[in-house]
Amino acid sequence: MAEIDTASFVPSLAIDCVVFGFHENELKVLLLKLTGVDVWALPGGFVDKNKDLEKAAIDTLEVRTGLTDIFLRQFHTFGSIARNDPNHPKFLIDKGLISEDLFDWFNQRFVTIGFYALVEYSQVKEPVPGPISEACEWCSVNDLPPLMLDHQEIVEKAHKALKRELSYQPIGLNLLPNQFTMSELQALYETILETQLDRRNFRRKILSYGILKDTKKFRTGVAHKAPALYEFDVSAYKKASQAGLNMGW
Amino acid sequence: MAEIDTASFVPSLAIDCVVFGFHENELKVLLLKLTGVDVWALPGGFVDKNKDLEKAAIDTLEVRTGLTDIFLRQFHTFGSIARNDPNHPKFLIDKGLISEDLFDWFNQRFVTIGFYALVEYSQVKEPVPGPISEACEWCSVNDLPPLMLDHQEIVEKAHKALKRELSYQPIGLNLLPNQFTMSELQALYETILETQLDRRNFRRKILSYGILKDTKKFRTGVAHKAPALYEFDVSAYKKASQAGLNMGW
DNA sequence: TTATCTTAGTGTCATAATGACGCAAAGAAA
DNA sequence: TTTCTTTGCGTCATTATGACACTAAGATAA
Repeated sequence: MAEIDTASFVPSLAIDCVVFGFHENELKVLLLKLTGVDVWALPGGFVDKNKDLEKAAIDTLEVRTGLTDIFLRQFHTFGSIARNDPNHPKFLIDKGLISEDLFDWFNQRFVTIGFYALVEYSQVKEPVPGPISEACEWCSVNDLPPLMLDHQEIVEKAHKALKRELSYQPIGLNLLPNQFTMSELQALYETILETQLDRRNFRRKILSYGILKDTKKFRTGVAHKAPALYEFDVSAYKKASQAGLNMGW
Repeated sequence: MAEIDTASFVPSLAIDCVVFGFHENELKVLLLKLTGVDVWALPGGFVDKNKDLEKAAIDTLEVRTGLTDIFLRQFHTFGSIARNDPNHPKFLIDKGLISEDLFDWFNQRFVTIGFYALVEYSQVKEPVPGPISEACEWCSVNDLPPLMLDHQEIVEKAHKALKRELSYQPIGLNLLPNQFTMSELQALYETILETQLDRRNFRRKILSYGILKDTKKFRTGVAHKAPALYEFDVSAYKKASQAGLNMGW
């Protein structure tokens, strides 16, 4: 059962992180399974009184994934009064997840600041559960388990934000391994955008951005023709990120 | 001096609104001048315990502008610990803006949720100051007076968000009067984007979106050739807003 | 009254970007 | 050796974009 020192936290405020990973052509999010019940939650937490919001999110992510230096972006703050289910604190206590004297703390109205993070799936060796959870796993965004409170909505909004981001920013540096094939990059785009793209046109367009470096190496040991391996030209990538890609005006 | 019932507010939490208007080819924001000092602030406030964040922003705007039904968008939440100037509450008390017993409330760490609003300048007849301000005025974003705390940064971030919005959404419905000329619409775009656009190419592109209706009327009594008056085709405009305009993929 | 000046409206043209799709080469599997 | 699938390269028609010329309308100046 979780014992936390609520006095050190900013009241009413929480953060939630939607951690995206990409594996087997699926967009995944990291979720925590609450101990003893089939309810899942986003990694997140309260905000220490003398900690920046960003830092609170970064620290949460480090604990769960072991990763530092993660791509992180604040995308929305969720503050509807409806999101505070009055039965929630009772539920947590009944299930033995928190002690009874935390009732008041959990019974507050919380406003949560949503961040999304992009991480390289394979880099996260063993996601670690928290004090009130028994598992931390990757789940496909298209097949989410039952989520706590409004966490489903938070995931959806994060995905939407990511989609939008994609249309004027290069994406991939934080989601793919160092070297990758053109097909893998395309699959990432298709997965995030939930649409199909023409293979040849995709190649042409992405190459035109000048953010890819041909490594002159090939992926071996795979079926069919060995595809070329690319990596991102980090400085060009960052420059393109700054400038924005498809600005309309 | 402001007397407020802090017990009814969510602690640690505030909202700030960047209200954009467009007048004389300038992008303006609505600011409040604190009584007795040359320090200005964004309209904003605390969040009532049983009020949605959006509603808090809407209510703030109604009080200041008299307008209901305003275009409003949450764009960022500001929560750095650095934004809390420990001298600020003392400053407010010294200047006689708030009573001494509010020191503790104002001395909290505040996280503020930033909204920007788009309003039609001429619709705001007489902006009304609040309890701690003696004036409420439109100021050009390019020539802002000294602002309280990090409000300058908030305005800048809002402008940036608006700029970005412009590149994949139609804008104007909420900023221009019902009928307007092509030049006025272009001036709005140029002002927000801080760039010059070719007159003829702008016309072609904006017309291609199919969101404008030719009213068959002309602006009279102006120098030179009488320009045609347009209005937005609201349903087409909303459809375009939904769909997004210049998605890259 | 006529010439001049400025803004509005329309059109042109070269170039770039996009969408649709053909074809051959490289491997792995049959 | 043949078949099958994926990769890499290219074509072509259409559309979008940037640069800019020309004419019309109306106010002002000569």
